[in-house]
Amino acid sequence: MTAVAPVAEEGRRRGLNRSRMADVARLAGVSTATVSRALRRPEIVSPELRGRIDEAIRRLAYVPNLMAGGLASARSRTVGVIVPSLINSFFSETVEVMGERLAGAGYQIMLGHSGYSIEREEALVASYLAWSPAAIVLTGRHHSRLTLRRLLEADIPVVEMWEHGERPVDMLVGFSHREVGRAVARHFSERGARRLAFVGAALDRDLRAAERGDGFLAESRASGAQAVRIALADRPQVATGGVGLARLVQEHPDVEAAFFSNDVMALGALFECQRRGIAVPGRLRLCGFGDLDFAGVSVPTLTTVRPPRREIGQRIAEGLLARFEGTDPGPAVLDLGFDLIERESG
Amino acid sequence: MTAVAPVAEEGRRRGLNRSRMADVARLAGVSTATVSRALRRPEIVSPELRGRIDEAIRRLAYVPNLMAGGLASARSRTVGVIVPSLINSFFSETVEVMGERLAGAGYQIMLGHSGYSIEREEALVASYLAWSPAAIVLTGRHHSRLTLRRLLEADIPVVEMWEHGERPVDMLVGFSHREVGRAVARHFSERGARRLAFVGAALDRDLRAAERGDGFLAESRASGAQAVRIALADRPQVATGGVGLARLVQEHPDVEAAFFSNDVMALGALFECQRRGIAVPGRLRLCGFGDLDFAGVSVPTLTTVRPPRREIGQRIAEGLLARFEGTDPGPAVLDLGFDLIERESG
DNA sequence: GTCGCCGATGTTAGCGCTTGCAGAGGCGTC
DNA sequence: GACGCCTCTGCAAGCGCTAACATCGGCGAC
Repeated sequence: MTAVAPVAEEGRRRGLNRSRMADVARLAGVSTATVSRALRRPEIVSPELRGRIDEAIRRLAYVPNLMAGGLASARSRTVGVIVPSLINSFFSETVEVMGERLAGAGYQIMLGHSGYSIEREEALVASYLAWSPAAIVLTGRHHSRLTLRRLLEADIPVVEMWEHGERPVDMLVGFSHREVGRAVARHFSERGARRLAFVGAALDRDLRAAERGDGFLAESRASGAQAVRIALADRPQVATGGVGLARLVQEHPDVEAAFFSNDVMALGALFECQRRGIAVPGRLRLCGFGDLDFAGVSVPTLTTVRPPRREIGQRIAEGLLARFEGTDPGPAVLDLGFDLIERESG
Repeated sequence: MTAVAPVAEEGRRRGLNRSRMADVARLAGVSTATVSRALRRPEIVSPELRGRIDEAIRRLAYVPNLMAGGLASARSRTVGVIVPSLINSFFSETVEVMGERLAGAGYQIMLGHSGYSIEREEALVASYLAWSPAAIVLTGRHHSRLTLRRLLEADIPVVEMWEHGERPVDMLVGFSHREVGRAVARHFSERGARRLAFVGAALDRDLRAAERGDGFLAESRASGAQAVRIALADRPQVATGGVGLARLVQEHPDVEAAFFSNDVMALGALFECQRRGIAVPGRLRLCGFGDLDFAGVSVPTLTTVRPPRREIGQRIAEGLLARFEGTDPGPAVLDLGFDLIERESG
């Protein structure tokens, strides 16, 4: 009985048979400090020892305990990233690119989704901070006071992405949604449309979409055009786009061009037009946002705005890595712009 | 000069002003052990102390250091999840549901994407294990030997999802893709189609799609129908579906019904048919897989197979939580089935 | 030849928690 | 009224690393 206890104890203590840095050190005939250095900054360890250590790591299939390392160094090679939704492929692509770039430098992403709620964002930020992350990346600029306070106190790089403006918490990488709306309004105006509409969904939560709408309406009106706004309460799905179009033609049958808050909505509108025999762009011009996958091949192909999805992720990763390594991270605020892609629909 | 050093030291030691459990303990007038217990198992601490501790935590805005906790307890409240792609909304929804459910119980997801590569999966598993996760969730059943070995050695719950079969590593939650293919073949046969086709993309990597195709072809041929397989090298995007359709009508102009490897591909095919004036389902029946957002509102609406996207996530979370808490986790292998949704396209 | 300096390695003291064990009351039982 | 037992709390020993500091040669400069 007494002989068994230590074994059970041992089992509890460290997984079943996971080796520790001390095991590697013993096998390589060095101290743990040297193993640690060989892992973190190989260049300061002599090639001979490095070789012996690598061999020992391989033989033992050693996997470092990042929690121990993180605790000792008071930071982790983790970046907390919060996007509104994972289902939406806008952000997915940004996250994929960012993740790949960071992973290449040994950093890991902890990804969460806020569901467009700043309360959920607050909870996520709190739980990420509990991991002493190397940085936090948030979508947008709208955060709770407590979130802001915690972020500031954490004293780590904070990136706000997918928007543009002044006085960010720390870094800001994105583009101006207001300008997107303006550009679409100008685009329609230039093509002679004078009765315009913006159709959006869940605009009370998706503030970026709302801002695109605001920019669109402001610019439309400034140029003397007539512009209406249709806001739907549902989530921005394909079906919602169809509903939006139905409301549009019913309430404002004379509208000549409509800016849908994103391509998913616009696709729904496209289908609904087809169903109702509304000629696009003949009778109604349509523009979306996102330049999603299908925009280039739908019938008709969809005029839209292409956001710098991948570039946002890449620039953030680069900026962050520069900060981590103490090199020049470049400007704190980066406006990456966007492209209006003119296709058949308008 | 000398007076400054300790301050800098202090700064390095523990963020700028992040409070520790010891601070909470002092303020509440208890030991850190009691604070720890109040956090982990509140029911074993007296209501009075619990109240004082909660108050102290609130006043100090205390956020526990999970790395310290994880190190001390040799485990973390983290679940590593690996999906092939984030862009694909199939998995996103599963992950969202699973994440919400787990978050409710205090567990966090570390999400990564393998890009359908088992080498990347191997690297991700290794880096997740370095965090002593409470469990690992993988997509599919195809893993490298080393991944398997590490998973087994880690001695934690492992879930393979989105597939079905025998002898899983540990738990398996999903459905049979082969059966999906069979069901679609039967569906087409029942409607009198005798010349069938499966069109897929990147089938060498997306093994689930390949299996749907295999099941489809096997069942078609078993029922005496003629069935061809078109495999495209590109990624499964909307445009790829169009390319697939073009090849299909060129190489096999007499095909009456086609099963596209997923809805995204099928949508591309739908557009291409429209462009070419091919009547759907009149001249060609089309079926997809996934029941994505647009399937119910496209023109024509898309016949497809609905996988239990959300249920997979929910069941995994429940099974895992049961394992964590030592209660009955239910069967290790769960076949959640699927629904064939008949719509206009076929 | 001696000195000092620098690069490579070892020593050691924690990082902030968790948890086994011990101790301290409080209460029911005989 | 003493005893045992149970509940609640404190004590203290780590968890597996990192990094500041100490140490030890070797080598160039004078």
